[in-house]
Amino acid sequence: MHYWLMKSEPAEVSVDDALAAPESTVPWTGVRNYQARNFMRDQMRIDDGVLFYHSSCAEPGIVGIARVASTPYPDPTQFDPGSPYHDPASKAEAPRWMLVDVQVLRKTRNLTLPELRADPDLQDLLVLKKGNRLSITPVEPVHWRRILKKLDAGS
DNA sequence: GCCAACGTTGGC
DNA sequence: GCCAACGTTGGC
Repeated sequence: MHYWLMKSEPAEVSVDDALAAPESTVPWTGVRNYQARNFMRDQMRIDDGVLFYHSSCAEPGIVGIARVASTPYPDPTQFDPGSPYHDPASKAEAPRWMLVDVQVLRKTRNLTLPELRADPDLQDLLVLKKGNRLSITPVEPVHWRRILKKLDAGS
């Protein structure tokens, strides 16, 4: 069992968009970074915990609790010439980009980035590290528990 | 819109 | 394999 933080731009796929999808489940399309891909391809398991994070928006923060809902499979957008995520170098017989489905279990209040930064117990949370740009980062169990506790206490 | 940080590309 | 140039991320 692993835990993850996954960034999404709400202008693309917000937590509300995900909740409105069938089964509250969305394919995590568009990841074009090898490290992030490797997490999905090699390390994620069904039922892993996911913190749904809004980035590149007015109030970045954790906005929902989700789970990994599929095994890895090829990101269909890499083969779609009409998609901004189209990768002409990726071949169907050897797909370069893999993804998993993510199912939102519940929306939370927005546990904002400043609030996360202000918590001494979360200093080592990877998403808070300077210069971090990875869209998917592993979350330590102790951080996961701390964050869930804050969400339960503070809403 | 700015810019720091970082990943990728490509010439050599 | 080095590294400068370039592109992207993402907070502010």
